[in-house]
Amino acid sequence: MAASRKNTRLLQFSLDPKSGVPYYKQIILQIEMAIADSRLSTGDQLPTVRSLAVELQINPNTVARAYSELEIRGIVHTQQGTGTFIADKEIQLDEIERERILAEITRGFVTKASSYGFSMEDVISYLQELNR
Amino acid sequence: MAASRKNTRLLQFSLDPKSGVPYYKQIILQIEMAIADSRLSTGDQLPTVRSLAVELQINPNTVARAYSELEIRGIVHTQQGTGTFIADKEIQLDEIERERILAEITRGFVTKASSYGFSMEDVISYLQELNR
Amino acid sequence: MAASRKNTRLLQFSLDPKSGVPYYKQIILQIEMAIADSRLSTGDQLPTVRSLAVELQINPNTVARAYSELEIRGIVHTQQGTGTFIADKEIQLDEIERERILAEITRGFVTKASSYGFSMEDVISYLQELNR
Amino acid sequence: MAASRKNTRLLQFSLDPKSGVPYYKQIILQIEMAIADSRLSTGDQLPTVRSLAVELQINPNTVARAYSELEIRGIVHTQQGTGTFIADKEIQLDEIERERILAEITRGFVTKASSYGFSMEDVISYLQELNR
DNA sequence: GTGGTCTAGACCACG
DNA sequence: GTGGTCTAGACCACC
Repeated sequence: MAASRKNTRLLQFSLDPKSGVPYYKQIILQIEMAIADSRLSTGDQLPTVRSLAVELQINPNTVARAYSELEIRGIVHTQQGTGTFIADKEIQLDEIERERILAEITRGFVTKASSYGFSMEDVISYLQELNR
Repeated sequence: MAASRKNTRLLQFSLDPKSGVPYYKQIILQIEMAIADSRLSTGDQLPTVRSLAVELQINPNTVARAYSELEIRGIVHTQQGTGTFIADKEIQLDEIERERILAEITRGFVTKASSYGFSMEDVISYLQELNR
Repeated sequence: MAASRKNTRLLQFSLDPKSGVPYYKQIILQIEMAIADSRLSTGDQLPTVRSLAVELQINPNTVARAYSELEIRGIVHTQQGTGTFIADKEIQLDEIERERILAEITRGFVTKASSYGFSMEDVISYLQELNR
Repeated sequence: MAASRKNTRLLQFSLDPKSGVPYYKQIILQIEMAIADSRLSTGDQLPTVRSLAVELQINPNTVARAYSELEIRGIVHTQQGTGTFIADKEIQLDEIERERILAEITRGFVTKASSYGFSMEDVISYLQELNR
């Protein structure tokens, strides 16, 4: 069952030097995805800058840059001398507003997908596969 | 079947300034994808540099660079004073590449949706509703 | 007349090394204030990273960091090889929503001010003075 | 007159995690300001470390550090097992310092309001309306 | 020990 | 010439 497996997957970072995607963006992406699929939740602590730098064998500044961008975007919250934590999402929207926002971001996504030749069916199938 | 869908979907460009992918690469990729799934075929004319630049609100040099790189790779053919046309070179974007692109654009959508509190199920339901 | 003087004030950066406020934050602040009082508007180009670094006699990375934070926050838009520009504000809210937002940010401000012992009259006087 | 306002405004702490100012300094400053404008006077008891930590949802060590620094500066006096009390030291925050603080908290508010398209006039009108 | 700031300098990608 | 990325290393502030 997918549900029962959800929190059994550990947070595991990996960098691909050949991808052309900067390290700091790869880190951001992996954290965002972990939040999106509940491997990270509000209040969870991220690895320290230094420990993640050692683990990934990169410069601590590169990790710090990733964390800093996430902080600016309100996705994590860092407290000096303590660490970096997943921020509280303070989402208080009524249903109408929620639907309006969903419609808006979906429209952008569908347009973009179709520019690359993907149909509605393609994206729905893909999302369903992701969700398994 | 790809063949039966031919020309039923229009060529529509869209640029994402926030993706980090340079505009000229986004254009190249969208043209390649259009060729790969038969929305563009040998001999079809591309928009002129100037008109596409106006449409996308970018510098004509950027469009020119995209076309020029496509020409170097033998994918399009430019006729001075006439326009730019799809060459007869076969474009082979394998399934892995296609999926990589779909994954990338889907990621942004999913993380954005999740930042507003929408689950995977929410977005799938909404897309299915749109598609009815 | 205040109005006639508005756009006659030039953008002029200055850093105070003794303030304890990091250079990059001072730069961000000065740009934000310039936008808030219309010395900078949508589409205006900021000084280049290197030129501002020379002008302020600091490391270009420090300027880049300020610009990068502004970009993440959607306040400026940078295009590689071209420069950094004040972003379009795409504000499309109805009146009810606008008032709700104003109420919300004002409430936070008033609470904070009162924690420091400032009364409503104090902040109103101060704002009126700023606006002269 | 300051004297006539004494005790008519309550002591209310608030912390801004995004200000960049460490919590312990925000607490110190708010206490100093409260003494300076007579919301706190010689002999008044401060909240206990533990209760203030709970109220502000921060680590008790952070509150303790603020109180400890105030004690070193002779502004408060701690009696083991009893509590922390305002000492008889005069606090002199000159007008320039007061204005600096007001300027700082106002800045954040003004730039935030402006990012939503509100002008200085808008926010002043709104505050005046609130104050009626 | 934690994150924050800044510098110096190198190399790359974009227009 | 423009900004983007990354490194190495130093010093500081916070808890």
